[in-house]
Amino acid sequence: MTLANPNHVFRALSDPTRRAIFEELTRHGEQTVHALTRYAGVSQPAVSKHLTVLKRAKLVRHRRDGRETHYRAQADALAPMVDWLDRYGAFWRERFDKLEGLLNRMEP
Amino acid sequence: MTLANPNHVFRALSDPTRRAIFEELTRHGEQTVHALTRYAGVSQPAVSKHLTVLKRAKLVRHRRDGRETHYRAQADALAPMVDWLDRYGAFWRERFDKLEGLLNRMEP
DNA sequence: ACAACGCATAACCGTTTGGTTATGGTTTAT
DNA sequence: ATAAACCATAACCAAACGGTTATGCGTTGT
Repeated sequence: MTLANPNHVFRALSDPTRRAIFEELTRHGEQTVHALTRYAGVSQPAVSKHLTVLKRAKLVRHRRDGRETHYRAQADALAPMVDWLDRYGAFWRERFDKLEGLLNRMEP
Repeated sequence: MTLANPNHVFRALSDPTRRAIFEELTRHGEQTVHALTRYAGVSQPAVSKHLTVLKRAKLVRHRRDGRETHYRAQADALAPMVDWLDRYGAFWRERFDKLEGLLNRMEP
């Protein structure tokens, strides 16, 4: 899996509508643009553009099926953000390091 | 500690210059606006404005000392972002839950 | 065949953003 | 006392953003 530009990931998730779309896809799985439009509360073209931004960040993948396009969340594309938090979120890093140490000792 | 609006946190960290400032403060501790300006590669007013945005997200705190203002990173303000990742980063949550389970069993 | 649907793209628009230079207020140094 | 330093704010600007309506192309239903 090719890592997306961290910039794209942070940028994509800075918009609440885009986060809502990603959250919806995470909670309820693959959905069409039509379904997402009903959910998002903005026009269909707006949703399409948001999906383009999420695509650039590799946060969603799509699958064409006839006239429909199904989108699904690609959670592991969050890796750059997790990495960043791991490096710069001190309290978090501490907590995580402790846990990771444990895991490594138990699953070598 | 009052939690900042998640929107403000995501928004603040969506800009690479702002992330760089926050990273610098995390790595090398408290610094004046002057020092940050030399580091950031943009004008001093630009840095001041970035610091205002970071302040709004509670990601930095400041301390006046004569004519200088010292800023420092406030890493626990990243909590809303960590929470979000915990909820919507599936692979991550899974990994973390496993680790947390271990920790709880070992440190009750 | 043809009407309707699903989606992406184009064209457009007001607002926000990230940058600049200019200015002014407070504090320090000479 | 005066000059210089530090910082925030104001004023300004081009570009990016998030939204809209209009359009067009492929697909499906009748």
